[in-house]
Amino acid sequence: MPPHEHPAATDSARELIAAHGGRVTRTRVAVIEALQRSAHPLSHDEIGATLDGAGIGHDRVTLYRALDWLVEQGIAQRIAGGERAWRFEIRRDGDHRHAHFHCERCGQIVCLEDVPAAAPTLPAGFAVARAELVLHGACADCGRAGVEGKEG
Amino acid sequence: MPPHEHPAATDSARELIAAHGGRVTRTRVAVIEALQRSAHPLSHDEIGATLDGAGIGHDRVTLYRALDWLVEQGIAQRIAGGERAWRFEIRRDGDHRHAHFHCERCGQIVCLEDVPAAAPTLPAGFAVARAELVLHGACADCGRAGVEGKEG
DNA sequence: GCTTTTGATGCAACATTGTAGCATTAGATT
DNA sequence: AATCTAATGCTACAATGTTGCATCAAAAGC
Ligand SMILES: [Mn+2]
Ligand SMILES: [Mn+2]
Ligand SMILES: [Zn+2]
Ligand SMILES: [Zn+2]
Repeated sequence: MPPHEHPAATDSARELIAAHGGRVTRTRVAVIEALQRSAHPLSHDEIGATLDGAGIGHDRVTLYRALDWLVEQGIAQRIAGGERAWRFEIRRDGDHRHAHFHCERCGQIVCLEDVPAAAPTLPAGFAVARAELVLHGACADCGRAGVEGKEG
Repeated sequence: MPPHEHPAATDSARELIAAHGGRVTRTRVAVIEALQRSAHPLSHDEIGATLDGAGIGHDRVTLYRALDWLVEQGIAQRIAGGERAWRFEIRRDGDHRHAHFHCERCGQIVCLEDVPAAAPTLPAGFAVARAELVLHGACADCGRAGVEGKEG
């Protein structure tokens, strides 16, 4: 590691990757850091923009594959629900699966950390691997702005 | 209506369309009937195949627009959750929103009529329009077939 | 440090799912 | 039958994601 470089986040990302037996590449490190910094799940496109901003050259396909790998390894998880594109978020430590809110006005996806996405009892024979709970509507910001008329 | 034609389902579809102020077209009638006959939500593609099977010429765009209209009118509803494509199902009478099960083996979406998709209490300011609950895993058929090894 | 190995990348080409614009058709109404 | 216009069918395009393959570079071996 070169001297005078801010180490904290980068190191945890690097260690995370190595611990899963993967090669530590600029793209993977930057993707993990982007997800870690974000309070809400990010789309492929948003992550790509972050990489561009950080001056990290990348290819659409590479990014897709980096994200696939992170999900395979359980480092990140994929969220459907919003529009047509997947969103990704980092998996925190004492992770319980939580619900998400999709705002139909601003398009944001908000993590509802306190709302568990629990699987109910199902008919015999069904094996549930995970539950996804997505609420659609207007988020707090958008609701405030536009109860009457659209856009304040 | 021509004589000797089986009227029941067709008529209810025609009436449903007319009651919503739309024009009764072959495509709309056939789409509604396909949805009514199906026990599970159908993708655009599956509906298209049904129309082809019924000898009803159609265009991809027309089908998309027919489905959009049905959803706008509240005659059908759209379901995300599974793979990348929307699925559609008819809205039955005493309709409560129910959860769905997505089988990751066979790709099927199963309606869990008895499992409500209820919206929990949210932080102040959030206005929920609808809740989507999707369980992912292995369905009863697939679970039975392949607990050990893949594919029986 | 240099070489080797192979996981990861970058590029091109393609697939799937869904939209927009616009001329034409045909369902409803008169 | 004539009229009005909602709905259709094309074409062209956008957004999102995948496959194959040659090349590169991260990690391991020496
Ligand atoms: Mn989340
Ligand atoms: Mn259903
Ligand atoms: Zn919002
Ligand atoms: Zn199944």
